[in-house]
Amino acid sequence: MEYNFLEIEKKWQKYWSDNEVFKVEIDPSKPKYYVLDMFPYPSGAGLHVGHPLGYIASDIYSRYKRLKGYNVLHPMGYDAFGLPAEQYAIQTGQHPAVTTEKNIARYREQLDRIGFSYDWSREIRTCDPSYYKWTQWAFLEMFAHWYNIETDRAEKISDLITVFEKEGNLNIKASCSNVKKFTADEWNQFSEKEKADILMCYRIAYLGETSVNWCAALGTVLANDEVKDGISIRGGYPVEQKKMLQWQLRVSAYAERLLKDLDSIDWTDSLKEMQRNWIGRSEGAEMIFKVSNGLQEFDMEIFTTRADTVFGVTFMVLAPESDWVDKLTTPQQRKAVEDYVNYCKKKTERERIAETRKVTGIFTGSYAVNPFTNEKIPVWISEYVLAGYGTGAIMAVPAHDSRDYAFAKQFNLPIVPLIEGCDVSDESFDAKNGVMCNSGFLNGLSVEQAIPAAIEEVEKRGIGWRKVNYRLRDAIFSRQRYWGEPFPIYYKDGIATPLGFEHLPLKLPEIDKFLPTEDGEPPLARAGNWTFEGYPLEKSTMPGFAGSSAYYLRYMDPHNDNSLVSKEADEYWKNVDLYIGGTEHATGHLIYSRFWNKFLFDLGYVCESEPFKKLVNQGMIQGRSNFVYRIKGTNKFVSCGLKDKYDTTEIHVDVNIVSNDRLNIDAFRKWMPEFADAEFILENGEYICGWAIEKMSKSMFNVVNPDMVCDKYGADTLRMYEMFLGPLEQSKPWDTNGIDGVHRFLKRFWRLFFNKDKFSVSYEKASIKEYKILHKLIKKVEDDIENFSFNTSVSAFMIAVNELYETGCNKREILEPMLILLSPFAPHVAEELWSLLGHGDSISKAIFPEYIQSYTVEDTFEYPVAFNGKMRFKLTLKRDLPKSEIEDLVAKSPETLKYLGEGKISKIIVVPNKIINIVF
RNA sequence: GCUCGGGUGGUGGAAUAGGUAGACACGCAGGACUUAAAAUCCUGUGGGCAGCAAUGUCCGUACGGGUUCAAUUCCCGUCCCGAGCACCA
Repeated sequence: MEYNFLEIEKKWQKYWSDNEVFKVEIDPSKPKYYVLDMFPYPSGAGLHVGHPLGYIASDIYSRYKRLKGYNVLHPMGYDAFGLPAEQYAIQTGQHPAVTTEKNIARYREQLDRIGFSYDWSREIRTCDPSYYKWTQWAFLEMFAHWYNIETDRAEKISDLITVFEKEGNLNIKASCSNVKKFTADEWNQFSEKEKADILMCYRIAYLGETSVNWCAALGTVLANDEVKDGISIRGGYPVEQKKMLQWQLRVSAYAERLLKDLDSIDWTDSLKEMQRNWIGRSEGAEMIFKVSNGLQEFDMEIFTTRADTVFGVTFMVLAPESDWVDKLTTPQQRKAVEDYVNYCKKKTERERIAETRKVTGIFTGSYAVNPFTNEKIPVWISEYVLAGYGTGAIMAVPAHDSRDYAFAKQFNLPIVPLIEGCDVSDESFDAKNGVMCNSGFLNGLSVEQAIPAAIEEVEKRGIGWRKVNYRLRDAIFSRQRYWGEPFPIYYKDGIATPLGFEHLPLKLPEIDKFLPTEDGEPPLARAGNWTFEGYPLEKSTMPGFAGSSAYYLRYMDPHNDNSLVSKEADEYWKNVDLYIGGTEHATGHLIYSRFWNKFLFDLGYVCESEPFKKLVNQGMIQGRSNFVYRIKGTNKFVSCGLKDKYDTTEIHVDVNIVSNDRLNIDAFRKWMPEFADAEFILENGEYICGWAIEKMSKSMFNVVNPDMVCDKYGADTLRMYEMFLGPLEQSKPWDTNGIDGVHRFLKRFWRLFFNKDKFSVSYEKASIKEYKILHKLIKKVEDDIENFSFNTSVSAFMIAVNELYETGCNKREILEPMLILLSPFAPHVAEELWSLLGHGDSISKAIFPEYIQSYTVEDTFEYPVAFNGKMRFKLTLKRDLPKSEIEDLVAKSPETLKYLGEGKISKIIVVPNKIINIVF
């Protein structure tokens, strides 16, 4: 019987869907396991073979865990709000909901063909009102809470008001925006508006003025992680800095917890490192410098990590946007300073980055006093100091900071070295080592000792304090776009007021056009009556990450209309055990999700403080492009190996008409009219194409659609081949060349169960040799799956099948467990053979240990052997050899063994993976 | 510039608490079956040298050193490639 994958796959996909085989419910009798994929944004282009890589891996793992007796939650959904659908809507007038719906249908069709074991009854879409109700709800909760630094958690705003009424904010330690101190009396006399403004400074979701990434082409602001090199990631448009009033989430309040809890989760080091960099914790001190513009004296705070270098401070620098600029500019310098500040303002983020090494700046005219040397030092302004970090002002130590050094050289400012023997004539000495000099009481100390000593002294003199700074900023949460969640906020007498829970979801209104209004308001302003009880509703919408921040919780209880997730579901499913997705979300989604989860944890809605216990990053699949070589000025094409003999032009050719780098000439002639009468110069009767690894994209003609692979080889081959391609985490090109090998394996496996055309499986007892083949395979595949080394487990199957061919084995005792083991990888084939073996139900319901127990063999064997020596010794041998053979091997083993001399080996330990430890 | 990864046949890649490097697969070459093709199966396949041959022998995991009886694996230095961060004081 032929291995008819098309028929088999269709049959079992229908069976799974008709019988809801993968539907899961809470089942306290079984251990739970939650496997999650990063849900896709359904783009118009559909899936290419790169997209399912992670999904296949997670599916194999899910199926494997089911075989191991776990109750596996493995859901899928769509991150359906977003810019591309909206941009498309602007161009075509087509409503984003319509295109999104269409794209989702296409995605679903493609996903279904690959045979995933998703519980589709739990599907969610972020653009669905019943889903975004809970996004809006979470926002309202953030609006209704503030961050108490003393208890280190989010608490109710209503409790904060109670404190304000009793004692003002004098004793409150909160993570908040700049807010003045007030007493209870003062609080009680504030107007409603004043109170609202103060509370806004404390809320975790708050409205505040901030410098934002403004993308004029997209007409919206973007978060830091949505911008790279001054260019928007979606669309690639320039981005500029602009001050705007925006909704923000106080992510910064959670910086320390986000950092610390990285230690408790099983993510790759590189990913954790990225998050650590993004959070950017740095320990140091805030210090007060006295500054004077000649008329007035001020205390100016700066942040430094190098308090030890304070004796070398020879000037101060302000960020151009700093509030100090205005206060410290003297009349004589006013014009020059204004010119400089305007010059900085005009620059886009991109220009600033491009000119990183250009040193610019201007003197304010004011001076500060170095608190340790009492020297008068000038205060400058320069764009190399950032307004958003620290206090927006620095003490400059040119001898030991390369940026200060460049600035000092440019403007001829003094450079005072502070470390013995360092040479600062060409460059600064930035390293944190050496012995201090020119530094008063710090002289003779190492840098390591000097830093804390200096901070101690600063605190003693009352001119500063220890301080930890973070690079992580609050997340800007407003987007001036249509296709996103509306804010459940209206403005009553200018006060931002939350909608009551009973009014959720606040649905997106219909509008005529998806563009901003003529006077620059967001598209929602076009809605005829975008008001609540006569008051205007917020016109921006939430960003893409809003809907994806808590979706993993919703899967646990997707149809619950009373809460995001029920207590019962949350306590059973807890958090995601395995999360698979790309690295591109390292500093976006994965930070926001962790923040969101911690917030809900503080409020008691979820029982775990981290959302994703283990995270695996799958690599990207690149395209493998093919080329043909046209001889210039002709319609004649020369095969790759001969192309150097001619003057040719390299032309991309559709990889779908090339096989193993051989061009299908007929298909090529039909591919494009201009090639209809093409002529060819062949090598050995074939046209060989050139190739290159490039990004998979339409314009390179290297996009491979999974549907095509399923048509030609079947989903099981696609699944196994994607795994066989190489390590999961590694990026690698899609190379169709090797796929025949995997397909051949499946056909060989299939034929093990057949004799000629007849299904034929023997009930004979298996031989020792055959047991060894099976158990070697089980051991290997289980270890590999646990380590996400799927490529080597595919190889292990191939080896086992080759070996079974050698023994001519068709014994049920061997083939049945093997089939179960293969089922996570190639579920359709496994189901078909399983049913041919006479099983009534799905192999997906089988529990592996039940089939394997009777065959289990000992893991460790010990063989006493004579040896004397001093070291532990290992020798690679095959597993579970008879004792005599081992001794024999030891006796006549390689040179290295002879070295051991005539001693006594007490025993040799054979551990499962072929290693022998010789102990004595 | 800084921080992580990584350099193994013609190709994708195996093998690291140090122990026969190149599993498995692709490709290639030869063979069987076939009128032929597809499919399938078998054999060979890192390089050099010697041999009719089985085989023997030397060199080989980016490069140069080191530790060790033994190094793809550990240590030091150099060169390349990839990823992330980048005026974060």
